[in-house]
Amino acid sequence: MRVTIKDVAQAANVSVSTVSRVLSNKENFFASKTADHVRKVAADLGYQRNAYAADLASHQSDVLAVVISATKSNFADEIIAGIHDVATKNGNSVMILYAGENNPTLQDKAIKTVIERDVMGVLIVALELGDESLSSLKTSGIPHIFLSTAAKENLGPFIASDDHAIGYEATKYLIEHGHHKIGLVGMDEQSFVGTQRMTGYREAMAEYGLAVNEDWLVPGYFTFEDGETAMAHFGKQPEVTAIIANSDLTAIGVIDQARDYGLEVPAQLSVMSIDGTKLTRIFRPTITSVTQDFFQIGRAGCAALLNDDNEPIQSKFLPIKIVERNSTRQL
Amino acid sequence: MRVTIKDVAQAANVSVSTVSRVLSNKENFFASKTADHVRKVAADLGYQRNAYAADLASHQSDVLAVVISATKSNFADEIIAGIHDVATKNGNSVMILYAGENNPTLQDKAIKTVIERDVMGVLIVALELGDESLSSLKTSGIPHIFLSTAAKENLGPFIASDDHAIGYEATKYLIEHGHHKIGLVGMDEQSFVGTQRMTGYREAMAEYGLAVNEDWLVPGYFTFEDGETAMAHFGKQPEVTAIIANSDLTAIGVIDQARDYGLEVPAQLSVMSIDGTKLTRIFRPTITSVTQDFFQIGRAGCAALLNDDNEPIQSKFLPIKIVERNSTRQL
DNA sequence: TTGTAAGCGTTATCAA
DNA sequence: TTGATAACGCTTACAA
Repeated sequence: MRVTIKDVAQAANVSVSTVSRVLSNKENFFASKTADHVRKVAADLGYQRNAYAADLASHQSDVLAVVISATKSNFADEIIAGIHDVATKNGNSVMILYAGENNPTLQDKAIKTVIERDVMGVLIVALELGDESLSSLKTSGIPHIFLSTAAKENLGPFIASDDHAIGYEATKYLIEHGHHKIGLVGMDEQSFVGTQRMTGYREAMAEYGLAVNEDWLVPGYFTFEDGETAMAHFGKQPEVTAIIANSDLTAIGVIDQARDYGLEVPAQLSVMSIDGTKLTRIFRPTITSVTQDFFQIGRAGCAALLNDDNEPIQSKFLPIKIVERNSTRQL
Repeated sequence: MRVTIKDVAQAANVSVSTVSRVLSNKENFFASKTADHVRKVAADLGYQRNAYAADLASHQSDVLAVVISATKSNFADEIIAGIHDVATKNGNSVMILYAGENNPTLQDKAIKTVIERDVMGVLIVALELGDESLSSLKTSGIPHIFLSTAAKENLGPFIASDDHAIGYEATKYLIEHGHHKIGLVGMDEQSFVGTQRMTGYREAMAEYGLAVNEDWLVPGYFTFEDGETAMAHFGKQPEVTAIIANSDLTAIGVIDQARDYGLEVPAQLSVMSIDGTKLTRIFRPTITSVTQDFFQIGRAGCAALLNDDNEPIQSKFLPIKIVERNSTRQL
């Protein structure tokens, strides 16, 4: 049996309340002399606090939960790093729960876990929650925020990039570099993210008076394989002169397949990616991208959750930027 | 205030123990009629169980903790997927805790968290724990296992690849393909993993009567940048004809830098990586690798922890294999 | 098959 | 500044 606060109290000849106060650092509620003694005894006995009991009694936990989709994309690490950056400084623990990909069962399970553990807040990363999970999260009253999934108003507060702007800016960039026939690859038409980006794309094309051939839009789910498949769809003599890929990985799929067709990137085809993770810098050619600041998304999300004035959390978009690298060229 | 078991009991006109038994499915200890009623009432009231209270009372949790280094390498995802694969089937929750990189403070914090929460088991992934963390984990009595970090005997049970064999096999493969001057890049000489791989390398070289130039051994920490730096060290006219890189990312760094020097891979330089994650397949040239089965490491580790016969956990190595791709050639 | 009541290891209230 | 003692929400003997 583990050493409890009671054992410590006994050994130190004080009451459990005193031990509790000392060990949880309720300043100004004990003599520093007693404190030293208690702490020593606790250490000697190898006391480890039981967080469950403490949380139960105090009705508060210091745990932040991150629910994350096991996405095939790779930006999650940066978001998590950002979350840790502020959580650590604030003394919070963070636990991460994977929720699979489009897997309602796993999602429900993850959400159930966080509710049952009554964590102090939930960060939902790159995940569009099912109705059931969402509503139980809402009724639980646990503060939560969506990261990197801006969504319809009623979904809840979010911090993300503006996906409409992403689609728009990428397209505009290519148009201004002389491209008129632009493919859009790997978008999930069912998702808010995907539709937003597509709308942005169409808007930019329209703004420049460019017609869109529906054949240029090849759906998918952010994967490498989606890129390959899409490029196969365009074929060895693609009509498009430039392609926007829905993720860095998808862009790589496009480029690899293009290369297999003997097409040079960017000489014969420009490819641009969305995300701008490290992959864009290690791959050759380096990949021009719409870069999102995932680290800051993580930081801001965590900060918003921790911010304890009881105003509701403000949703917001963080800036994106276009980083030119070597996979695109002026036509 | 949340709905508790007590509220349900009251509303359903039964005792709390009955509710408890029904809701935690203690078969054969209640009438199915009562059960249906209780469940309905619970659902109507929106009851959510409090896992802390339950764990506290029952002294057992269904949570597995994964403590993982925020490594710059990228195999962790596969291990985690493997862990989830068996944990999910077994009905366990898994929480992931990041422990930074060579960051004793964060490690201690993570270990402290798992001990305080008295999880049912801990999987330590790609992490060589500091002495303090390790000993508190040991005295806590919580079952734990090291994944992908085979280590000195007294460290604890592990499931991993045999790093000595990795170094040996990679070297042997290159030697048998005609290479006599072989670089070894990105090894952390302080770590067990690194030293094991280096020993394997030396052993293979010796076995074939090949001399080792100490200049061919360039240390590092698995990163892309380590690969670049190491290649810069070898220069535009490298003495070595082949390089073994400590991770896929490191191999990419080597290849990128070689390319910047105008060296063709594999025509002028063969490069082989250790790990064999997806990166080796999406990068061009595809990278010949010593491939580890990370998914199985995750699965086996989780299974070992869950296996409740009270025999101690058996350490073991999982097989590795060499997968030929396009970054190496016969000399 | 169900209920009563004693914990589980803390914190929090109140009195001393 | 400290100590009793009642929670917290659940599980689990033991009794009925």
